[in-house]
Amino acid sequence: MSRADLAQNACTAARTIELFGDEWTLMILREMFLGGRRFDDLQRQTGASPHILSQRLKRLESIGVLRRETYSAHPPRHEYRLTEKGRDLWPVVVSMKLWGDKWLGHGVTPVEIIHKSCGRPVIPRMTCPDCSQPMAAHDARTRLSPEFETERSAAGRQT
Amino acid sequence: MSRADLAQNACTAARTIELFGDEWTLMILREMFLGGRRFDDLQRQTGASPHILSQRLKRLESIGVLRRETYSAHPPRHEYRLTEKGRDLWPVVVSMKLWGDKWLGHGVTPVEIIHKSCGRPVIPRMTCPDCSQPMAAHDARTRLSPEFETERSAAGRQT
DNA sequence: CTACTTACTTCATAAAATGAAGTGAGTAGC
DNA sequence: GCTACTCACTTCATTTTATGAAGTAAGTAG
Repeated sequence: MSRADLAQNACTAARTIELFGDEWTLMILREMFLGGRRFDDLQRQTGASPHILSQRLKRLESIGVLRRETYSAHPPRHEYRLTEKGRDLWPVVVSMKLWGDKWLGHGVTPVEIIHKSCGRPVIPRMTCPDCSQPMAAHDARTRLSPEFETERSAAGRQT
Repeated sequence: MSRADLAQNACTAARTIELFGDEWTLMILREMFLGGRRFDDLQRQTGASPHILSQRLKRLESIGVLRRETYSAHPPRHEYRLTEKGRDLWPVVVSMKLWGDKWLGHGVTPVEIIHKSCGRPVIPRMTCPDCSQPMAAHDARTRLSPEFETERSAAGRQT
């Protein structure tokens, strides 16, 4: 199976992983949530080579998570901005940051998330929209749709 | 900059991306949250080649997010299980799934998340622990630690 | 004793990333 | 009007990594 085949997968998680599941794409998203806008900035802060950065930005643009905008015609200057579709990836990047803070951080938090309406640094958490309780892996079970069940039990079969 | 250099980055998000920011690692985690335990299952459901799967599992074991356990000595059979460190990655995978449901799903949800205590299918969301309001990108701003600021402004400079 | 299962490893080939260098449009200073 | 510099990339040779097919080893089932 190649990367592209994940796109055929019924699982929306798999299809999302196919789109954003690579080091540089995730680093670009992280940087954009920190406010990075210009090619140069993104290159310096992510450490990606210009070649890779260029490729990834084109890809992200084609997916529709960011827009390339010209903010100066003379000299020709561009900036990349997240669309709503892109800003919706915030929980993905934040979840990775929070995991890193907890398990790799040695007690140091390089980036604090300030809730604008509170004004305080907070650690956002996943909660149940019904009962408002925090949710973790052990609080949840999954139910697969019949079609997805079928796809999964067929997986790997040759006939 | 190579992948390994991200480990030196002060940003915990970057370091987490270095560990889990690849297609197959994320697919393995997704599959394990769906209940996948055995090599064979993981191979079929993720579509990874045995070579890659073997590599990634060793890596994930060395990071400590999963354990390889022998559940039968005769015949020799193993299963892989997430540790607490691994289960803590749940929000990462769930966030990707939710983004996929919203932006790629065409209204179909292949996997429902059931909150055990509610018994109902729910869409978990990121909330502020202080004011219990849902949080998205536009509700938050970031504050960088002085050390991290310094690292960032030094980035890309040659001297 | 043959076929089959699980859990991998090995290997030749193909694809992708890296690092360095180069390009082109334009500005800034002298 | 020449040199240096910035931004936003592209090109290219080399290295790294992934892919797909095949093979291995330990054991069970008939």
